[in-house]
Amino acid sequence: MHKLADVTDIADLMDKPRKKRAVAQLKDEITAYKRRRILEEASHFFFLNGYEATTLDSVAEQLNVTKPFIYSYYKNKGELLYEICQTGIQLSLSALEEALAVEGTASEQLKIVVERVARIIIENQRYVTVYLREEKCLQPEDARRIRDLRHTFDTKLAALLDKGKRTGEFEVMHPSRTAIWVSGLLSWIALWYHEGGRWSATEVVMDAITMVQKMVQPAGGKHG
Amino acid sequence: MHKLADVTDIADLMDKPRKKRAVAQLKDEITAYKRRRILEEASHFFFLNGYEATTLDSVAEQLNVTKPFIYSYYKNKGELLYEICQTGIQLSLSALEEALAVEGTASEQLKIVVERVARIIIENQRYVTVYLREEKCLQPEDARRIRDLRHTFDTKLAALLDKGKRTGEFEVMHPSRTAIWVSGLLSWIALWYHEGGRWSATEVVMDAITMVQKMVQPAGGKHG
DNA sequence: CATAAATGCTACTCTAGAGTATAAACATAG
DNA sequence: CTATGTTTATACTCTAGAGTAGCATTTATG
Repeated sequence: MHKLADVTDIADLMDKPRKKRAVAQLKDEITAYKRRRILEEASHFFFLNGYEATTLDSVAEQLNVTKPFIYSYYKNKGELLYEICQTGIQLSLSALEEALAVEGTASEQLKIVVERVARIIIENQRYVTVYLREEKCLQPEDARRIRDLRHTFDTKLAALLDKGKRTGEFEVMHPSRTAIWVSGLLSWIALWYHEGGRWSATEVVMDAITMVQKMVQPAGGKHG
Repeated sequence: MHKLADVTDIADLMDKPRKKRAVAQLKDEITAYKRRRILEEASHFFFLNGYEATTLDSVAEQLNVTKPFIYSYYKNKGELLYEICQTGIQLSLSALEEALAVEGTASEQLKIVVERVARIIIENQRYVTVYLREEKCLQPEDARRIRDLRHTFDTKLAALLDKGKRTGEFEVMHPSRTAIWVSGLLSWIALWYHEGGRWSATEVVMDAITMVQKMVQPAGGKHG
C-alpha cells in the first residue's frame, strides 16, 4: 500500500479528474480499514498468547485471509508490534493532552486527566497491555520512539503536578517522581482490569481518581 | 534429581550408616545449587528477551554446560518458567507474612509491609517482572497455582486495610479493592525500577511508603 | 469485451529451537 | 584395578513458523 499511497499523491499533484481522485481516496480508506482490522486481530492474539507465541497464520485465519495478505499490508511481524505499542501509548498521550487543554485549577485538571486516561486505557486494554508486556521485543529504533512518547506523557503529567504544588493544591515532594507513580497506577489498570469481572469500568475509573487525589492531597485536608 | 531425592529418603528410613547419609545430603545440596543457578540464569534471559524468545541453548552456554544438562534438572522449559513465577510471587508473599507478624498498629504494620515487600521486589526484580509479563505462558494448572498465591497476597493485604479501617487509622471505602491498588503500586516497582538508574532503591522504597500511606490516609489529617 | 493493474492465494524455502537417544567421562564400591 | 552407577556431552530428530516466488483472480478502464 505504499505504492498505492504514492500513486494517490501523484494524482493529486497532477490534478487528475475529480472522479479519479475520489476513487483513489476511497481505496486509501479501504487500505486503512484493512490495516486497522489486521491490527485489531493481531493485538487480540498478542494480548492472549504473547507476541512471540502468536503466529501470523492464526491472525490470518481469524480474518479469513492468508499470511501473504498480511505481508502485503505490513512489512513484517515487528511492524505490527510497533503499531500496537504506538497505539497504546499514543492514545493515552492524546487523552492526557486533551484533558490538559480543559481550563481549570490543577485539581480539576488532574481529575479530568485521570478520568479520561483511565477510560482510554480500559477501552484499549489490549494495545496498552501488549505495549507494557512486549516492549522488550521491539527493534531498538522502535523502542526508542515508544520510550520518547512515554517520557512525554510522564513529563506533561509532572508539569501538572508541579503547577498544583506551586498553587498549594497538591503536596508532592518531587513532581517527576510522583508522576511516575501516578502513570504507573494508570498503567496498572490495563494489566489488572478484566471486562465482565468483579468490578465495572466505572468503579475502576472512580477508584483511580480517588487514589490519585489522595496521593497528591496535602496532609492537612482535602482540595479540589 | 527426583530419583536422587527418593534415594535419600529411603536411606534415612532404613537408617543407613551415617557416612552414606551425609554423602547423600551433600549430593542433594549440590543438586539444589545447580537448580538454583540454572534458574538464576534463565530468569536473566527471560527478563531481557522474554520467555518465548529465550533459547535453552543460550542459558546453557552462559552456564558453560549443554542443553541436556538443563533437561536433567528440569522437565522442560515450562517448568523453569513456573519456578521463576512461583519464586517471584512467593517471595513477596513471605515478606508480607513476616511483616504482618510484627506487632503494632495497622499503620505501623502497613509501613513495614510496604517497606519489606518493596525491598524484596527490587532485590528480586527479574523474578517478579517475569511473573508479571509471562504469566500467560504458564500451563493452565501452573497458572492457577500462581493466581492462588497472588490472591492470598491481596487477601492478607485487604485484611490489614480492613483492620486499619475499623480502628479509624485508615480511610478506605473498599478494602479489597484498595488492596489491589496497593499491590499494583508495589508490582509497578518491578516494571519500572532500574538499578543504577535515576533514583536509588532506598528512594523508591521511601516513595512507595509515602504513596501507600497517602492512599489510605483519612482526609482529615495524618496518622501513623 | 479486452487488456492492464491491482489484489490475493497456493505452495513452497529455510531457519531455529525444543526435546531426545546414545555414548563418553567420571566417580564409587568392592 | 575392575565393575557398576551416575553425570554430562555429542549429535541428532522433528516441528513450527517467518517470510517469499510466482500463479490466479478480481476489478477498473478504454
